[in-house]
Amino acid sequence: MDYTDKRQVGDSTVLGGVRNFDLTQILECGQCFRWERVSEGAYEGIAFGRRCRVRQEGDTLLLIGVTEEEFERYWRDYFDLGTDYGSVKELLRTDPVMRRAIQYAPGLRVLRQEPWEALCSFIISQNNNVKRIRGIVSRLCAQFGGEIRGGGHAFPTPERLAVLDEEALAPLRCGFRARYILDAARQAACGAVDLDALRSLPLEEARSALRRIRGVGPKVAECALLYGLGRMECVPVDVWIARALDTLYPGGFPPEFRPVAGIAQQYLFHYARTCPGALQLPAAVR
DNA sequence: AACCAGGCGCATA
DNA sequence: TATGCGCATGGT
Repeated sequence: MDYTDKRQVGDSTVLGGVRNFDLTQILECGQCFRWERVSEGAYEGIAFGRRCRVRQEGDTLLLIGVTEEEFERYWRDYFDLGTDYGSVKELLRTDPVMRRAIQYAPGLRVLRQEPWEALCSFIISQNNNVKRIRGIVSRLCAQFGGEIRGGGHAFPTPERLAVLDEEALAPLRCGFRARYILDAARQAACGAVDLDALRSLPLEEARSALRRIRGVGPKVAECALLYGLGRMECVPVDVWIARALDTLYPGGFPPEFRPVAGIAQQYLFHYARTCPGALQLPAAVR
């Protein structure tokens, strides 16, 4: 567990002794698309049809407008605060490359997002950039998501999207991805793909179930599993990870990474993408 | 004005 | 199994 104490103050929850946690690293590393920075170290976002304002001050984390009950029900798991990232990092740091990637962003964590939102968001992400992904997701929610308390919109349900057609999605300007979104929504809505059931399905079965959705290939399926279904052993291989594996792990990740390989992937992705020269490391450091 | 962006489907060999 | 191409859109 990565905090030592918790109390409710007014309508907010305050965590103390927070470790291995940096809001900016977590929310701006390209794993989620609905959080906005409202000031230094403070973000606002929506998940589970609820709004959350969160601010970090050192090892204190304030969840504003979140009761203790809501924290326990939703946000503790969302931020994966029950996991001790200290021991995850200890395992990964036995590797010299991973040691650097972790040192670069020691407060990074993999969020446990809602399955449908993760699947849909990463369908949108293909051959796209983060800024435009955020724009499309934002329009998707504003157009079709239910209004929530305190303003803003929930992520639209599969059922809501399943009854639409490509023309209705035109305002999103998501291009060729419109039909993919619709197929995913329809399959999720009718139960052809039971997203919640994928949490406990054997990995290969979960993968093949997701791949039956048009527009869901190996990478998007892996994203849905890692970010949406809490399968931390899953490794989405995008262009950055492919390059990083090529130069830094030509033989693939060490086998001992396996249970948390998806977390290793996240450290490496962020490092490779945002640290200049990360991929030109001389072979000597390995 | 080409090229790129957290890929994928499809055709071809 | 393995490549190569087109794909909507918007930013350099």
